[in-house]
Order: sequence, then C-alpha cells, then structure tokens
Amino acid sequence: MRTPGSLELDVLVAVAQHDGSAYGLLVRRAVSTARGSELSVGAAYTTLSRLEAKGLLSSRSTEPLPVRGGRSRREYRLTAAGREVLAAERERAGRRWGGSPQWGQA
Amino acid sequence: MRTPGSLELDVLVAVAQHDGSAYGLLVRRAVSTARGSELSVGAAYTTLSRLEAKGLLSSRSTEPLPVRGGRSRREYRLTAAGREVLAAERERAGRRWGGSPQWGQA
DNA sequence: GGGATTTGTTCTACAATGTAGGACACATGC
DNA sequence: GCATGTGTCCTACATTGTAGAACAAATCCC
Repeated sequence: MRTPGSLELDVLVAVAQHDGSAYGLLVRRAVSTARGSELSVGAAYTTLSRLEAKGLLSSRSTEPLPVRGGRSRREYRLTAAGREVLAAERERAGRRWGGSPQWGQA
Repeated sequence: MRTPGSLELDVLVAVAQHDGSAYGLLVRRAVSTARGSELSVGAAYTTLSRLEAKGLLSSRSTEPLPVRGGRSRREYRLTAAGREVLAAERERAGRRWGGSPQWGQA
C-alpha cells in the first residue's frame, strides 16, 4: 500500500480522534484547525471517500438529529487497515524526525 | 506556500542530511533506505527539480571525480526557505503525533 | 581506437492526491 | 410555502508521485 498523502493523513488522524462519530463537516473543521487554514468542504468529502475506497475507513448513515436543520450524517470510523496505516505513519514520523535534530530547525 | 507532499518531504530531509553534497543518485538511495522500498531514479530527479523550482533547494554542478565512470554531478543544498519549510513540518509532526497517544497504535 | 561498463542526468507520460465550487437533499422556523 | 441551517455528492482541474527510456560522459580493457 502506497503511503498516504499529507491531507489523507490529516483526515485519518481527525477520524481517529472522533472515532465512530466523525462525519464530513466535523472532519473538515478538525483538519482546518490542525492546519491553521480552511479546508474546503469538497476536499474533505473527496478525501473521506477516497480513504473509504482504499479500505482505511468505513462508514454508516445516522438518523437525523432533532435540531434546526439537523439531518442524516455519514459517520466514519477507522478499519483495522486504517489503524495499521496510522501506526506505521506514526513510527515513520518518529524515525524521520527523531534521529539527529541538527537539521530541521531553520 | 502549500505544504510539501510526502515524497518531497523525504527528499528535503535527505538533502538536509547531506547538505551541500547531496546529488540525485545519493538522494535516491537515502530515500529508498528511509522508505524501505526502492524509489525510481526518475522520481528522485523529478522531485529534486520541482523542489528547486519552488525555491526550497538550490544546485550547482561539480567537476567529475577521477573514478570509474565518475562524471559531473548536480549537488543540492537547502535554501533558507527550504530550512523554514523543514522546521515547520517538524513542528507540525510534533503536534500531529505528540498530543494524546491513545490513537495511532494499531 | 573503440566497444563494454559504470555513474549520472534529463525527458516524457501517466497515476494518484489535493483543491475548490456548485448542485443537491432534507430538516426546522416562520 | 419559502427562507435558512446542516449536511452530502459531483465535477473539473492543479499538483505531486511514479516509472521507464533516452541521453551523456567518464573509465576499463582488448
């Protein structure tokens, strides 16, 4: 499996942090916050959809909430494969940055 | 500036680790080792070239070495912008993985 | 000299990911 | 009904990832 792109990784992390109750607009907000810049709505959904197609996420539909405008959501959670990828990326980040710290601080 | 892709980041790190004496095939070897899988020659050069076009790397040509097949190399080094990007990515990785470690370990 | 071999770079084409915008759906409030 | 709030999907295009072949220039060795 090819290593996930940078946005895909952000989305995986956001889903992991809200596992089971993560949905499109929430993920968008979380990723936007993490990046410090707005992620477009379209980018969020496209990425979620691609991650599900790759088998890293699964989703189900929920009942609409009885609040103003509240409607049915698609909630995502990590699959086992998704958790493995996330763990592998975490390790990789550790190796990438953890070694000698003499480079990387402008 | 858009955040660099995953391969671009690998290449930046490889160049940083050999700053001033990093050249195409060396970078290719370093990235391949870091990833645990062979990076194609074309991918290595394409990425170096794009990073230079973005102003994160600069390059100069060297004299050929007096060894079997040794010929002129294009040696890369980080620009100030490149070092900044690297530092920013390092910080970002810290925030991404450093928070609560309850997710990310399969 | 000249082919085989080694080291190194460049070019071209295509696949995967990143991104934005608009269209669509369906709740509630009035 | 229709304005408004929440949520999703679709389409198009830009950027990045990837591989392979072509090319260049040096040494080796007959």
